[in-house]
Amino acid sequence: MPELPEVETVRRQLEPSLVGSSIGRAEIADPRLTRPHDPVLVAAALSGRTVETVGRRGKYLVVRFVERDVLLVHLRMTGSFRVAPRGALPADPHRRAVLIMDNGSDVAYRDVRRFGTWELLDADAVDAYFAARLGPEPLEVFSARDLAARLERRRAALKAVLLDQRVVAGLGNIYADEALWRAGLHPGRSASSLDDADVRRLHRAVRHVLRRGIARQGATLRDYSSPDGATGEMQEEFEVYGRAGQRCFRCGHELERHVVGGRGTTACPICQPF
DNA sequence: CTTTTTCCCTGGACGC
DNA sequence: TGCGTCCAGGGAAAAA
Repeated sequence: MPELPEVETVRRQLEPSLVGSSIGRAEIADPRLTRPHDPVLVAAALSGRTVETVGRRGKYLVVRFVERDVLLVHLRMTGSFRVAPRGALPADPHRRAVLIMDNGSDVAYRDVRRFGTWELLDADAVDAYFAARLGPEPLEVFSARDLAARLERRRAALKAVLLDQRVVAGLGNIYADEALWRAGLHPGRSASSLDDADVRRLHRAVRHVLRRGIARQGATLRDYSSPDGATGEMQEEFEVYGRAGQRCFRCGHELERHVVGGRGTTACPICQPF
């Protein structure tokens, strides 16, 4: 499940094979991948475009073309890229699209569960698109005071609020659990119940786990892998995610599994009191 | 407005 | 071996 650190890792690895290069031809194998749901139209629109930048906003990859169109890619659960010299990639029944680049590379997109999306927008529409969906970038302009203001008016479970991309962009199930453990906060607590010290710890924890994730090139589990086929190593640093029933690294108590906001959640009942 | 629920989608794990 | 069932979960959309 690519979250901010995984998407940032993908962005960094796609950058050299895309920026400054042109798409010779685009093949869209799955009509559901694109918005609009018209593979012929989108493939035609992408063909001939020259990539200006490959950015990231929250969990979105933002491919800006010189021609002023923007391709927003969201990997959702199982989306991934592979880059290789033309024709070198093995056949893949889950390949949903390929960009055949003029520089000799194939940029193939794979998505087993087909939740991922490729959305082609006019450059002018991008700001409004993100403004409607995403809160601040947690590693850029994002203060503890800002987080406090966003949490205090939400009575829902803290973890559910952290997963709301309008509160802060880029957290998913893994890094939310990791940040809550690090901050010593129970995932089920009401977001509005945090005091200033709680929020400060949470703010630091969120930024810390995301930075660590990027430094470790993301986590590799199940369906995620990076464009060069290499694997991130953040999963080796998980304190709670996937560790229900095992011992807390801080206090040694058994970690418990809950369901919060409809998501599997692991927390320490001692270190994260309700 | 906020919150909750349903849906999308597939493969792997599990019980019988 | 082969079923049926459950689970993983981000985000859109509908319902409450």
